[in-house]
Amino acid sequence: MPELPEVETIKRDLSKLIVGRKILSISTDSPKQIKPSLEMVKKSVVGASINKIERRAKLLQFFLSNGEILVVHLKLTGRLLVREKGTPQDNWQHICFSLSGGKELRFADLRKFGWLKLLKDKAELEKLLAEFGPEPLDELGLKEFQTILASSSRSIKIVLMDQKKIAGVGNIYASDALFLAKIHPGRAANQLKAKEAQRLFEAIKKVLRAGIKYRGASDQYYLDALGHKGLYQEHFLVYNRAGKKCLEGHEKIEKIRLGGRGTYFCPVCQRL
DNA sequence: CAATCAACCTGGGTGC
DNA sequence: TGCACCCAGGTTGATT
Repeated sequence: MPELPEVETIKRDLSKLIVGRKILSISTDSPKQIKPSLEMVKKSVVGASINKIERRAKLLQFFLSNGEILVVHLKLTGRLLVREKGTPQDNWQHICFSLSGGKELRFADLRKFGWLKLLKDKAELEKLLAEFGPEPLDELGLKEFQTILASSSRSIKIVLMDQKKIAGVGNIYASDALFLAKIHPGRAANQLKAKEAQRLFEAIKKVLRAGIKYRGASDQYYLDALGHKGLYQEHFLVYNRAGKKCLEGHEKIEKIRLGGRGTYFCPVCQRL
C-alpha cells in the first residue's frame, strides 16, 4: 500500500486522533512483526503517552513521553486504524494498542511484511534515518536532484524508487511522475537532459502532492486511519491503466517489467 | 557496481 | 469445482 502520500495521510490522521493518549496495553498474534521483541516493547511502552507523530520516507515515528520512539513500516498491506474499544476486530488485525479514552490503535496487515520497532532514543532514530535520501517535497532541490540522476546509469524508474537516493517514492508515483514528465521509465538516469530532469523534478512533486490531496491511492489495500479509502486511484495517469488511452489520447498504455516491478507508460508520450 | 532472484506472507484473479 | 500459476503499493540479502 503505502508510499509517501499514504503514509503522510495516516500521519496527519493519527496526529489528530491519538496524540496525547496513553498506551495502556499491547496485544498481538504476530510477535515476529515486533522488534526487538514483544516483551521489550511492552515493558517500555505501556504507561507512556504519545507526544508526537512524524513521517520520514515511508516510516511513521511515534515519539513517546519516556523518550523512546516507535517506528512503523507498513510495507505492502499494512494499515493503522483507530477504533473504539470493543468494536469488532479488523480484517488481518495483528497488533492492538489499547489507549486511554477508550480508543484502540490497531495494526492490520494481510501479508505480514510490515513491522514495528522500538528505538531507545533520537540517536538511534538518526542512525536509521541516515540511510534515506532527501524528502522530495521538503528537502530536495533541483540541483541535488540533478546530482542524484548523474550518479547512476541505472534506469530512471529504479533510481526514483531507490530509498537511499530519494525517500518515499514507490511504484505508483514513480510511474505517474515519469508519464507527467514524458520520460520513458527505462532511460538511464544519467542520460537525462537538463530540461528532462527539471520536468521530472516538478512532476514528482506534483504527483506526490496530488496523492496527498486525494488522501492516497486505495487501489488495493490502503485505508486511512479511520478505515476510509483514498481517492488518488481515480486520478492515476498511467499506473494500473494498461490497455487504456493515455491522457493525451494516445491509444494504449503499456505494461512492462522493470526491476521486477510492474511499470506503466505511454509508448507515444514516453519514448526511449 | 548493476541486474536478477528469492524470501518474507496471504489472497485474488485467470486459465485449464 | 479444483488446481496450478501469476500477480500485488516494499525491502533485504544472496548470487551471478
